[in-house]
Amino acid sequence: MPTSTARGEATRELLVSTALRLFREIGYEKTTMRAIATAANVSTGSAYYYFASKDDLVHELYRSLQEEHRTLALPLLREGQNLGELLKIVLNTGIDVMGPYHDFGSNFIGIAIKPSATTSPFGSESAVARARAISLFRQAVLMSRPQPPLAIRDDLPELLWYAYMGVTLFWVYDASPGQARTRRLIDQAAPLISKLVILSRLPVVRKIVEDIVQLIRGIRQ
Amino acid sequence: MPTSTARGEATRELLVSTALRLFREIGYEKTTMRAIATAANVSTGSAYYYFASKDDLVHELYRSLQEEHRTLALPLLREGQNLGELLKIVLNTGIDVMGPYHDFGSNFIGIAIKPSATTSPFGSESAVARARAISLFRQAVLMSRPQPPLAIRDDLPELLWYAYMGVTLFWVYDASPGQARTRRLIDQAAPLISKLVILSRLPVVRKIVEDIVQLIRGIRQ
DNA sequence: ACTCCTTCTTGAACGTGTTCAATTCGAAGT
DNA sequence: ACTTCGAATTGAACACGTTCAAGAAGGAGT
Repeated sequence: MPTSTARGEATRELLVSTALRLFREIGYEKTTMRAIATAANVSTGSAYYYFASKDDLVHELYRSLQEEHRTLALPLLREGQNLGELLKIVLNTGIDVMGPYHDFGSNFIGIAIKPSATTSPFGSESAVARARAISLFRQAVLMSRPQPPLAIRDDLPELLWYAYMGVTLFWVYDASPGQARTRRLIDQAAPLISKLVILSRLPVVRKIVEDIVQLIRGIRQ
Repeated sequence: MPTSTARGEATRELLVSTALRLFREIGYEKTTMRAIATAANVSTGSAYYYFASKDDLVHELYRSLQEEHRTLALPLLREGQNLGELLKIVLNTGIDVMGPYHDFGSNFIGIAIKPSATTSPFGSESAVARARAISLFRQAVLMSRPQPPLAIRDDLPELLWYAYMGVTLFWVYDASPGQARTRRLIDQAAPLISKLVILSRLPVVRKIVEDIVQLIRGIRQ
């Protein structure tokens, strides 16, 4: 399964790039394992030598998208912006990156969400990838001015990531041209979330926010 | 496709009950279409005469679970309880009903969430089923004392249903014995949600709540 | 009884994801 | 040059979801 030769590594990378291209060009279903193997000039058996399943190849797509998201978003984050603006940037770049795969969307989320696969965003096996994704939101939180209240600062990135998952879900279902409705959702929700964060300072609100934070920490095990 | 004879109706129902039993007893993957057909003493072709796909049969499971949820929850809702208590009942009965299918869970949600299928809880095609599910939460809202603020009363049921979807997602991933963690989540989250609803009356909070309600209404198209 | 006509049923066939025993490749050791 | 051995490759084979042309069942009209 792991590549230990240069030749193996080359074949592996060729398979990944071929698969991702076909996913983009002809969609998930038409991109059969045989089609990927043929397009990469290898046998289907070879594809399975490197990837345990077709889902595993989709997993490669996720990893690729996540890296692209990072490299696109990070340079746009400037210290001193308020949280709403920063959030907008991170969410919008996320949608930008996923754009070419929208038709793919249905399968996208269906595969991602299976608790079985390593692909699952919530599963324990993808903890590393999830942490990396959350760190993007941590960066946004750290750069934001004014700084979010200390009481929630540590947990906020994870919460924002959950919001991002929600936006992604919305995007998958968004059939409007160019997924314009998702863009509108982001533009409206980002400042709202920012305001909610500020609101959490209020004495009356603070108590319940602490309860919520406590609940979330408990949930994490 | 639709059954118009008594004979057809009998075959259809036999297939549904056989499929649901097999799903429960041997899980999703082992329950092949051939296995269902054989167990029901019909040919595979016959199964496809009544159900467009295996997913379609899973859809029958959802419908069955939803009805069971209703008949289990409604008699337990008593007027005058506070929203937290009522919410606990609805959420817990929901988990009760799904219990026997937890191993099934992975596929459960993966299939449900595909925007393609009529099964999808968010898709337009299952609007009727969704409305019926939401009406259970509407019932809880109507019976609760004190009554939630007028400003959000109409939209609250839908919001609570979203929360329920979140709990379900958590449940699917919950590997603790008897899904005990999900029960704990419900017991803690229900009163919190109830408190949040009360909080929405506060003058400072009210404004942002109105924005949120506005946003949600906009999202609904 | 016979003819229609719709409903329902069948089983073979197709394409798919996946597995696996067998084979080839290529570098390291001699 | 030859051998060895793990890495890499192959293509046939399997089970599954799904399709479909063909036919059987069963009732309504005559």
